[in-house]
Amino acid sequence: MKSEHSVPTMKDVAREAGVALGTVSKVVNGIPVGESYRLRVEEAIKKLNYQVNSYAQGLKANKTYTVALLLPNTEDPFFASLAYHINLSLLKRRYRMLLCCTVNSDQEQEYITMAQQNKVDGIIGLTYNPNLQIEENTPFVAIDRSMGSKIPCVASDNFAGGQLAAEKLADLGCTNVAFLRIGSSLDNEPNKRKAGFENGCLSRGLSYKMKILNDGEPFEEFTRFLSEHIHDGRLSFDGIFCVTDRLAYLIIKTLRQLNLRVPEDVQVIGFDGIRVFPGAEHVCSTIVQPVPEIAEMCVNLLLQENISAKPPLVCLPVTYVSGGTTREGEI
Amino acid sequence: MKSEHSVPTMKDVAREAGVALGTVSKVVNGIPVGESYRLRVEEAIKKLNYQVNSYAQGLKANKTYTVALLLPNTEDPFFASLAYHINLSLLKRRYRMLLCCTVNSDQEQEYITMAQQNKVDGIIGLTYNPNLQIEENTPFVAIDRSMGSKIPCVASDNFAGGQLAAEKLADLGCTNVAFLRIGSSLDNEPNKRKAGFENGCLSRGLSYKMKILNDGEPFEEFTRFLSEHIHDGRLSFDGIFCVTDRLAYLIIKTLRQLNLRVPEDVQVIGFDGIRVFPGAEHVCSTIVQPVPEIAEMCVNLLLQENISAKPPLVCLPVTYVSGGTTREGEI
DNA sequence: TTGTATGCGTTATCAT
DNA sequence: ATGATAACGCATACAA
Repeated sequence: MKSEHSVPTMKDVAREAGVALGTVSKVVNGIPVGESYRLRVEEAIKKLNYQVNSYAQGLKANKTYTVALLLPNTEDPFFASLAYHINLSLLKRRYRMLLCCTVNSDQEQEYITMAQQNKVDGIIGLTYNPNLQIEENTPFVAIDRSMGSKIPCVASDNFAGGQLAAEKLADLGCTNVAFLRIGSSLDNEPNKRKAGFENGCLSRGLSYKMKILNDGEPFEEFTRFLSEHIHDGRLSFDGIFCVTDRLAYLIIKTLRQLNLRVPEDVQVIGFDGIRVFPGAEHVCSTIVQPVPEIAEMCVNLLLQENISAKPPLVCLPVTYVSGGTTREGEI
Repeated sequence: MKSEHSVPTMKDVAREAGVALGTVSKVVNGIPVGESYRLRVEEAIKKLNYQVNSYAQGLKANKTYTVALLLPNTEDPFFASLAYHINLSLLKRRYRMLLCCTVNSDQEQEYITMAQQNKVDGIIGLTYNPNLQIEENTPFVAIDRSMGSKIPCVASDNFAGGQLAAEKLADLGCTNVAFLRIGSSLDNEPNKRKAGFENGCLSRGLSYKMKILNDGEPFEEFTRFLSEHIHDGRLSFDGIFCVTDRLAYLIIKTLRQLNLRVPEDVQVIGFDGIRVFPGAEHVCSTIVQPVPEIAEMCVNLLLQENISAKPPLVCLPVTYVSGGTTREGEI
């Protein structure tokens, strides 16, 4: 009755093979048993189409080979790419990934609780909620945001990226540039892009202006800012660094609406390295985040046993890629 | 010793509250117990910061509130959107989502096995491997591909979408159109776009040509096809329907390289409804797939108890949206 | 209404 | 080397 309708268990296999339960367990886990026993068990496994129940395994071993990934969503191309590469990195180590999209930041805490309930082996989180309670017993790796010295944070070298953007604009002949930023005013790693850019401008003698908007402020503020810097149809900036490709994308559209040509009149550099489709070119000239490396680093740090070797902050090198909104090779 | 370093269990809560194990279980599961007992248990739960172990729960109940989603990747914007909305739909029902990116189609089977091992409550799969073995005991819902009458398939109304594309092109003044397709030659739902388009062309008296490439054939074939249809700098098509937005995106670039203006010289319609960033406009005029509705339908069908009520194929209505590669309002 | 005991599928520690 | 048995954390049927 039972073994007909429910999935086969080790007990069923043992009965089928005429051996003891422990023997089956050993075969399944690759522990040496007598040749003839092994064959009989393997045959029974195949015959019954037996699969180990990893929940029972997890219950016993207190290890689940599952990691939770917390992200705001997967529709933003950067998050989507991150999710994909973290999935790959986990897969390489035979870990499963629980994806948790945090529609609002209340859910972040809820998900962390959920993840702990589910007894995941660890959590990788790109979160915005400033006061998350992370249990000591659940390994956590943060992306783009430092959450205390006990929790490693992995990010791009955002400062160097900002600096690189300034240097590239200088190399490309700009003299008068602008930095545009919108987004969370949280003290996270990406906010170092601004400081890096300023630093780069100073060291290369670029004069620069900044326009910083907080989350929720209307985009029109940027339009106004740009309009105010147009005199006789000419923009007083010849280069713009936008804090993300997304912003760059919107700014480029706005510039064109203002009858300014990109990159002829003004060159634009973004940050992230977004492509519309995998394999397509970038949406703009940009500072590319090393997503596969970030993913690999997160997984490595998370699964690393030696807790004392966990660094508080890891910054990975970024690269510059031309994407048609700068004038490479034209000078 | 034990209760110090490991996470608290029901037993710990029971001891702390001075009640029996069963009582704690009842409180946790909302089964009525005496008021004073409940309070004591709740207090102990809070004090110890107790969380139920859902693996143990699952082991007992044979239910895990976890669903696996099989997708090729999350970098493709359509897949990314699907993953996000399925995650939301599952979350509404308090289900967790295991994301499984199938880098190559061998892994699809591996993942299905893994999912079954992990005792997920069901699988939602957008797969390409033509001979997948789906266990009878694991509920499965397929996206975009029929996998037999026992497995429900959810898709957009691809036929209607193709038809709609033809009708729109006709409405927009086209008389001579082309259909371009590349991708899996598998017998899946999206391949009905072609038939729908032909049908639409016929009913609206459009003359049309087709260029169909199989997976792996070089994109240059399209370039050649288009070049061959240019005479005196003019393309002999005034409208093109591409089987996906991705293809449309590439084709539009090619057309511009061939000194053809889009949409002035030739109008282009894609399929899927991709945006570069959430909230941004579409990358081209397109037939939009109702991703949130597809997600919701998949989850509904998967978690529906009444197995006899599961339809073999559900097609959801698509809509047309202008995205700047057609000439709305110009005629 | 509350407590006790058993079993879920697996692993590991024992004797054999 | 193999087989019996306890234990993982929880739910529940049953006894009190």
